[in-house]
Amino acid sequence: MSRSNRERTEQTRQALIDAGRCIFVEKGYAETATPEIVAAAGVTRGALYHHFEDKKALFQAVIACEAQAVAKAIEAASAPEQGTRAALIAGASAYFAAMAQPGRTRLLLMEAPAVLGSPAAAALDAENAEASLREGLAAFLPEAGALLDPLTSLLSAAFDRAAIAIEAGGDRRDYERAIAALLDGLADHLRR
Amino acid sequence: MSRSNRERTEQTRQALIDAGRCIFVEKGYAETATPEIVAAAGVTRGALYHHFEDKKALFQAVIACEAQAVAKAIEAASAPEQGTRAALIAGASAYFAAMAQPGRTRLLLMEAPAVLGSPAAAALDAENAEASLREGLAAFLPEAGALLDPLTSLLSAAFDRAAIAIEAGGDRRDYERAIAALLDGLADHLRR
DNA sequence: CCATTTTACATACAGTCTGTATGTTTTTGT
DNA sequence: ACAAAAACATACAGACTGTATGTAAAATGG
Repeated sequence: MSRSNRERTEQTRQALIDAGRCIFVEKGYAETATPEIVAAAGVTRGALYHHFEDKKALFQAVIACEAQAVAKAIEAASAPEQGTRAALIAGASAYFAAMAQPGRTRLLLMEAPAVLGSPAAAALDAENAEASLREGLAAFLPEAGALLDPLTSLLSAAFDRAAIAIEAGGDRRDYERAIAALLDGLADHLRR
Repeated sequence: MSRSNRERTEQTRQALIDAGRCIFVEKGYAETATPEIVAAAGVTRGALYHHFEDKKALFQAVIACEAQAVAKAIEAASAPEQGTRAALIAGASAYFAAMAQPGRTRLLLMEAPAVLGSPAAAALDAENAEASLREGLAAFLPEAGALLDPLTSLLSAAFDRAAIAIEAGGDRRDYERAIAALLDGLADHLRR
């Protein structure tokens, strides 16, 4: 049973990312040791340092995977398009559903900003969830003008906090109602 | 020149907290090594492990200091009290001013949630900034009802993101306007 | 299809870090 | 002044990180 180099690399990288994800979620970046990761992945540290520059690079790969998965889940859920408000509410719901994957809030919203820096983590997020939020807001609040960018940023943070609260046991509908109140309030307010 | 034990302990603890704060801000928790901290503090590792259980306990002390400083700054700024809306806006402004202290956003909003866990970091925040936000909101939005808690949480997250954006170079007034729009929108909306 | 190079790892190693155990000095209580 | 305790400093064991080096399998070229 011989594997091509492409296959070997792909499988090893994925095994390291999967194992890394698991242990990073469990113990956090700072307390995670590479020997434990490679043991879980069934390889040696040699393989890790062959495929990734260092521990942080592996973490970055894990985060990139997670962010991509969230983006894909949201994109897949944005089908109907009945109106600008409904689109925003549906997007929020899809975001919460995507972030309900165990460990995802810890990885994307707590560990990543600390390890990669807020700019880098925000950049990953911006390319994904935040971009579609901005589009939705622009359609829903054409009067926003210069406030669009700050509002996008602040609401994105509110979404993130809601996702954390929901994973911590908060009622999802409570937070969806609060988000709706913020959005509807903005619409009421900016229309005058 | 002999110091009392009380003085010795206080000075050493403070030196460790100050040096730790400096290096945690510079390199983040995971990349910070205790030898560097004690060198900056002018003591040995023995002193560190005499006063703190481990590296994380020192970090926790640093965070507690920062959170307390923020709480004190906000409390000191809430003097006038002209109205519920003005009080909220003034609170926001005071929060941004307090968080403008270099490194504070990184420590309180990025490192702490990762190292201490979101619950613990949120608890520290809840006792301080978030509690006064809830009070302000309750007075400003008496119609909020069951939405008060989720809204407090989401708006607190928005404040945090704004503080990060401001330290990253964003215009403070842009974010204050966006916050005001969110608050005024809520008031408009809930009043129907 | 064989020789050579390159890739994908595994092993070995040097330096550093963490936490602990133990030793020493200074303060405190009597 | 003496015993006890506190505040450190020093020494050490184990573990971890990143690198250097070695090896086997796959790609490459003639």
